[in-house]
Amino acid sequence: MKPSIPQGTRDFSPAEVRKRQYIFNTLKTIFETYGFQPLETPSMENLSTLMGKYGDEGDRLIFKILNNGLDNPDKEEKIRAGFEKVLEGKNHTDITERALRYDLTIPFARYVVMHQNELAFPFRRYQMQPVWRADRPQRGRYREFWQCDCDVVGSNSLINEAELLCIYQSAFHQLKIPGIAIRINSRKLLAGLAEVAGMPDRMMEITIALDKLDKIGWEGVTKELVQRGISEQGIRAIEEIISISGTNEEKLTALEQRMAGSEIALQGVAELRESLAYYATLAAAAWQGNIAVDISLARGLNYYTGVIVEVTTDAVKMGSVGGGGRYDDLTGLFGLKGLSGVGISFGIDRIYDVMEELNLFPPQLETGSKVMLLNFGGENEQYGLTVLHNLREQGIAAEMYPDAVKFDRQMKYANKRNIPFVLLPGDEEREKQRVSLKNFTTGEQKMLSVQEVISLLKA
RNA sequence: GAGAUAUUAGCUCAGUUGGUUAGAGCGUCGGAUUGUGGUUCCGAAGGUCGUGGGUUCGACCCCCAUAUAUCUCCCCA
Repeated sequence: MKPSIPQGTRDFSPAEVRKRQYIFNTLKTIFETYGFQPLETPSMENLSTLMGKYGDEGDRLIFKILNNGLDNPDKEEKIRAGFEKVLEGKNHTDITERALRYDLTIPFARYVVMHQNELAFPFRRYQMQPVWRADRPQRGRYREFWQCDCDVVGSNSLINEAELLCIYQSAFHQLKIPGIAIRINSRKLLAGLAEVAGMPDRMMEITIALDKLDKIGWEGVTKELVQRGISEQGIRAIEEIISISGTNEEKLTALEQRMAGSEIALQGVAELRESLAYYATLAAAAWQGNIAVDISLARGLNYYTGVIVEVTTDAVKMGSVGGGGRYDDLTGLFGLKGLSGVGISFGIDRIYDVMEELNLFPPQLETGSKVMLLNFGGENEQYGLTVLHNLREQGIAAEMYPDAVKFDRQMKYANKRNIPFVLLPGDEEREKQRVSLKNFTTGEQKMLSVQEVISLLKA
């Protein structure tokens, strides 16, 4: 049979894994520096934990796992009844009761609720694991992809927002990704916008349309708003507000004036202002780009309630490389009320694609063994193994060709593997208790003692 | 969930308006070179033309279905 892998999934070659780990390690170091702790949750959750948390569209994209034992004759009637429900588009626990993780935030909320008595709040955790979505794959969009989340729960302070902004800046600075733009907004401003437009209950529809502003332009947004039944007067009010420009402070001041009648909008402005002030104190001067207030930023997830952010790069045509926000009552879904959280997510698969396209990975990531010993067979093989053992004891990454085949072949192998040095333990070397070291870059070769080889390779 | 384009050797791609044995470069393998790689030279292997049906005297080419990739809508990281 012809081997294949499921749609939207990928193998990662040794070189790719090294590069991905470079990203993971960079982020991990930053998270730890900011006092976040690692967490891992299972690949599958109970379906009931996930359903209804991501909107109708989200529910449709959850990978469901078929129950085992569906062929059990004793349960045939129950299973047939359950299957009827499935045919009607509903889930039934007799057919499926588990599903693959759809994101890391809901499992995190579930974990916090289950372990609330053991945790010290505010609880700061980071999590880097794969998630699965039954979406149609496209460029930069997979059915299995890794999320990398960093959240704080149990604190209302906007210092958290500022710190997360710092983490974004620090990460993209260290990964050297150019053209980074961070946009920031508040769900409260969007709610205020709906109020000012005279349609406070239509916030979701307004924001979904508004989110497409940089893609389809104001004209397209207008069309969509009309389609969604927003009044002409409302649309004019929205246009007036989103056309506000200037520095962040100029925008915030203007928003304050234009939306003075909306309590919630004023609250949103105040929160943005405070978050940015904390950020200014914490931020490093070297970080590129600034953070721009953008009232048209929406973010899809329906659990955000406060500040929201999104990170993009204009260096490569690609969707966002990160996003996040504050959600006031996430754990409320699982019965723990009054716990506020705020978090960000890194789209590491997209970050990888961007870095690959721009050639941003350090070249030295590729190296494996530093030295390979040729296998001369017989007594020389024994001698080679002894030398190999000595090298490894000194912490030098080394390997010996396992078969005593033609030297030509062994050399070609080392060359292809990009191993920088080759050792030749042959008759003459063994008799003298020495070894010949060949530098593959220069082609230079010298007969040395094992001790000399070790100090040379360690340097 | 809807629409569009593509799929020929391990990889990147030619090709045939439907007509015997389907081509190249790179890679792989063998040899020149069994104590010397990366260069060079010589040679070889490798394809049911994505898969399954249909039309036809005859299909890699036309039609239908299906899988995968890419793009648009939708949604999202």
